[in-house]
Amino acid sequence: MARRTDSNLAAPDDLDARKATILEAVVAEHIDTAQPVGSSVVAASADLDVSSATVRSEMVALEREGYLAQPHTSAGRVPTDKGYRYFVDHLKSGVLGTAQQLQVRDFFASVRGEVEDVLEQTSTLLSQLTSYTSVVVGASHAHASILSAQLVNLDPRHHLLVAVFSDGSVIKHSIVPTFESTHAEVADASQQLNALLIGTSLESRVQVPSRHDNEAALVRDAVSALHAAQPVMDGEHVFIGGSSKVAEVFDGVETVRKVLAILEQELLVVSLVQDILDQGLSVAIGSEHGYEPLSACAVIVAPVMIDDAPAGAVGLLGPTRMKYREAMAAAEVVSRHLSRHFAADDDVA
Amino acid sequence: MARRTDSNLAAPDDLDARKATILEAVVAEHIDTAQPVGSSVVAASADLDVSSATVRSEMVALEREGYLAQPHTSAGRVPTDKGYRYFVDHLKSGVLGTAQQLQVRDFFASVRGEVEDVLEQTSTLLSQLTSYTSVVVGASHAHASILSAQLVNLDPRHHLLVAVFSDGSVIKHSIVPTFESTHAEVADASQQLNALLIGTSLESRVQVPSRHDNEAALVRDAVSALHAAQPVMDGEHVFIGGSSKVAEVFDGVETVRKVLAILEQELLVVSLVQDILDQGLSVAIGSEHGYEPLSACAVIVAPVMIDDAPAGAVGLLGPTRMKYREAMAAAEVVSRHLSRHFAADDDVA
DNA sequence: CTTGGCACTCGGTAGAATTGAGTGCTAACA
DNA sequence: TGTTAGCACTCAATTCTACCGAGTGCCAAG
Repeated sequence: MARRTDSNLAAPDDLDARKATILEAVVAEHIDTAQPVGSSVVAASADLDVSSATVRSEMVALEREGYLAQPHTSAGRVPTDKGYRYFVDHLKSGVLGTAQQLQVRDFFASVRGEVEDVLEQTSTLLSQLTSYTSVVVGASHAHASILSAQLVNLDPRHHLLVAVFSDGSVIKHSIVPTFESTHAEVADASQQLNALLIGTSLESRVQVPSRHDNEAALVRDAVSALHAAQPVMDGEHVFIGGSSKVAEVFDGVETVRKVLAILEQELLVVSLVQDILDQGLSVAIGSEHGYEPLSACAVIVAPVMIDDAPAGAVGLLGPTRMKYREAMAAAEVVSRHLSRHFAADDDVA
Repeated sequence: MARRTDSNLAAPDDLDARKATILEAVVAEHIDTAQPVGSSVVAASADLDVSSATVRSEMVALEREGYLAQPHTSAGRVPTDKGYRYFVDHLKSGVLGTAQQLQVRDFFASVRGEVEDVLEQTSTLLSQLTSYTSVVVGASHAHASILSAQLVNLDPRHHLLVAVFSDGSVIKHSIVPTFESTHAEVADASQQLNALLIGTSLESRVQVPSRHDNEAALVRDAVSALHAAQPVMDGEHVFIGGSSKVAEVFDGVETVRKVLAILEQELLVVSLVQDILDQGLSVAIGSEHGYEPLSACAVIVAPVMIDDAPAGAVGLLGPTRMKYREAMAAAEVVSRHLSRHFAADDDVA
């Protein structure tokens, strides 16, 4: 529903230094203990030299303003989504541990193979780095132009349309016309098709032959099959790594189930990531992304740019109390490596 | 480790009628209550007219022989893996509920698209039918012969090998030679390649040209890339449906995590299914399949045959106390439909 | 061989008591 | 006016106790 807590706009950063310190201390502490945090530990931990009583009175203010919440009267405070939001907005960006930096470097130095394989393995890497579930979304192929299109004769009644795109993607689509065709007819149609489609993209309409012979019919079938394939080209390339982490990182079977159920719907995951990017965010916390079943989650995204054009994204999904600094650093580093890896001046090693 | 409890071979079916009835009652009851079952409910439920005391004494025998176990002294009995094994071995095959039969029929009547799409959707179907996690393994493409092979010029230093197989599968592999090539050279190499590879399979070695010109080098690169792709062809086609069911159906976060971790490794899942089929089993219970992390699971498999040749399998993964009859029926029906769907005399509707 | 009877076991539940982390408030202090 | 020590209060969590009862194993009689 609501995209962003709107009071944010009205009075951004309306926290004085001490409140900020306290809030950050609470969030940090809660992130690594998973427990409500009390005034005394904050008074001790943060470098403010005040008593717990002072902290306490600040906390009631923070609670009144919606940054903190109390599970019950005699418990410590827990950050709200708004609290987390403040925390990440004021997070000085961290760096990856050297061991992990090395792991990323090694990975990208040695990774080989088709784009899909690289992306898949990247998602595994990212999830290992962070122990959160990772998402890697490939670029949309919609704008790529066709370099080659051919019709292959499987048997008299089954043909396969294979199209190769300028970005190196390949799609296939089976064509089952109502009539039989000879080898020669198919080969002929294949040639016509190739001539017709080369240089076009999936978005452009092409002029199909209107003749009534078999070849023309084949060509028409093929072209419409191809354009029907467009949604496939947009959807098919999301890779999810470490879904088992969901069971480690969330508590409550019900939450685990809900999150897994979302992850199963890959299209939905793609649009989730896209939505967050469109909002210009790099982190979506709790209900900010509007997907109710993920209200216990935070999602970190980092766009992948190839030659300054958007070309997909990497993401991490964890509980709202995730380790933002490390996770954001990991996502950024990996996305940067990925961008470089696919940049025009390609791999040398 | 041990494939099958070996006492099975020594004395198969060594249970008299009454023991069998009791064992079956215990298993059935435990399957739908998830509780240890006591002698009295067995005495009441089964159609044997004996007192609970008698049942009790039979139960100690069944426990001594390893079919049942007792969580603790004053609790009812729970089936062991061996108990479940007996149960499924003596299960008269069930039939699907009519609603579900209809669902399957409708599904296969309306499903369209490429093989991969059909398999993927089938895995979703299977998991919806049973509320267990499903696995659909596609056929190995290793024996298919090549109908077409071409080299497409992406840019002077990057080419894409695209091969189409007789079973309708397509693979691509990028070729990055150390030298630049002109459009014409690539087209030429593509022709040579096509001539060279048509009719061969991935298993057969082909004679590559030994000349030293660019075209020959391209052809050599392409051929070796193709043969390197063989493992890909074997692995890449497993579809897992309803992994979120894992969180519904197992209790204990740890179990959920372990099972999900296994499911992430798709190659492992393929060999699991293959192993079970190789043992000639249709169900593997607990430790029978030798995958320790899955010792709390039962796996049901049903082979898919296309024109009497093995062509993949469908499977279901649930807790050992799963609803075997229904799940086995679902797996069988779906595998049968799938077989028919891909049979040579193809879809008419 | 079966069965009713019986003592016994032991996990689960319910209630009461206790603990203690943490709060909010207030009065005094700088 | 902001800060703090002190204190009463709250309430989840823990511990303890008692007890219940489902279920067993055993035995002696049918």
